Amino acid sequence: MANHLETISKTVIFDGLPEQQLKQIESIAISKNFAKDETIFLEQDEGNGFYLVADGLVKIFKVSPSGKEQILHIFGPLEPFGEVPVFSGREFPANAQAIKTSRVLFFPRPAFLALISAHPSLALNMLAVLAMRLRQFTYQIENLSLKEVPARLAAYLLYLATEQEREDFVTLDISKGQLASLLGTIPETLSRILTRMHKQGLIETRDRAIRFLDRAGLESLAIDGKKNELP
Amino acid sequence: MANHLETISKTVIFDGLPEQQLKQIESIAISKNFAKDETIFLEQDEGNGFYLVADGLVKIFKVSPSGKEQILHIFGPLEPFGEVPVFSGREFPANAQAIKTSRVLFFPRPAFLALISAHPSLALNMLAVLAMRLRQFTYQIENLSLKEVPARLAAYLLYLATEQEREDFVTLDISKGQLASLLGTIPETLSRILTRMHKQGLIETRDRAIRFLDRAGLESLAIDGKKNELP
DNA sequence: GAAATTATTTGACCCGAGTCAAGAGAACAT
DNA sequence: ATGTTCTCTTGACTCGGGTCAAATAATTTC
Repeated sequence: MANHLETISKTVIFDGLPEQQLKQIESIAISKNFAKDETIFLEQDEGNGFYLVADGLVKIFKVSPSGKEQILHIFGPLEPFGEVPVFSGREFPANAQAIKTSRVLFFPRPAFLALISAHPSLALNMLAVLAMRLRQFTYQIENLSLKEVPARLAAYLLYLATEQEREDFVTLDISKGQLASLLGTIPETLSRILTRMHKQGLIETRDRAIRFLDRAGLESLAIDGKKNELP
Repeated sequence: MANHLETISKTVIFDGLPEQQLKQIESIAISKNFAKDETIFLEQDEGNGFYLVADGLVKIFKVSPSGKEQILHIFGPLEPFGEVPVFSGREFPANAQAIKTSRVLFFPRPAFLALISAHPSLALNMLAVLAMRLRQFTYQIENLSLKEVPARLAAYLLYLATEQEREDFVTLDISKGQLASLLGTIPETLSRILTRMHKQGLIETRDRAIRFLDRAGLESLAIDGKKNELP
């Protein structure tokens, strides 16, 4: 992903635009590099533009006063982030940090808004992106509030399998500590639950590789949320 | 709020549009009435349009298999809802139900999309609405994951006070059961916490009226999230 | 306005998951 | 390879908050 134009042209936001306009978009993009663990922005920062991952991996997260972290999103290549302040004004609602060495493209707000006025289909693309985000947050709130950690983990593993187009085997792309934070728990709890799921014959793990031994079991665990049910 | 045109003209989505276009918008709106507790849509329903509350109160919520409910939003007059499927396709991500007798305006997707093409500023208004929603979900996830119920309640009460433009007195506009569901807990727990907060000298309650006896205490409770901290 | 339904509160109990502490591996640097 | 650091795992313990059950208050219905 060395070429900016190529990255831009493959991104949902800029989908369907003629080459002429893609070049125009490229001209307003600013490429920035971030080392692993480097902060991209903080939640109190004024958001005067949004970003697009060109290469690497970026997490969007909140931190409690006591230091517990909740990851909201993890974005990889071609995914935009930090759009909220572009349209609602004010600061970023959360923090962004590179979890791998990353290269991102930055689109300054004024130039991007001008582009939107010139090319209204950009607005519809962006609306689709924000709507998808809302849908995803809806699931996340449902998971946090209505499901227990094992169910959230099962749902995530099944999602990862879809993502990786595998039937019964996934490879975590993030550390278990980060996965805990994404699931709204802590590493100790995640570790214990992985052990328990192994003992229950659901999965088999070796480092970041996880094999599903009982996909149906995982699916019902993911859906049930809590193990009550049935009269 | 008897007049549709008046409702439409006051809504953020249609803000800044000339009367001519507002009338055009009114012409595509369909008014619907819902009794208290009546379902407006379910999360599996295909979303072929979005809604605007003209009068009443509507909740957007998820339900777990075991029946626990999590409210995502409560919308009153002039607030739009159900926009996600308009832009991302597919079904509604959550359920909508009237919690008071309500009148809502429905905007069919095709007609609305046509309007957007004709008036691009509509798209920017809608982007602002969705961005604000994302921001709000961010807070909700932070609250659910990183704060305990007392902190969530304190934050909500302070928010309500701002909303109602009162310094140290609020009136709940929803039942305590619904409030529990909004805060991601159950009525029993909410009840106990209200009692505890009273014993701690933070608040005084009588039915749906709540007086703040120690606003500073509420504020630090709302921010701290958990009562750890301090070296 | 009395019965009936619904909302709220309180008590006893339990369990999921967090905290604290310690070890075991794995990765990295020198 | 060897110490250093970071990640992951395991144990013992605690606690927030959910479940179940029952009493009380508030609202609605006829």
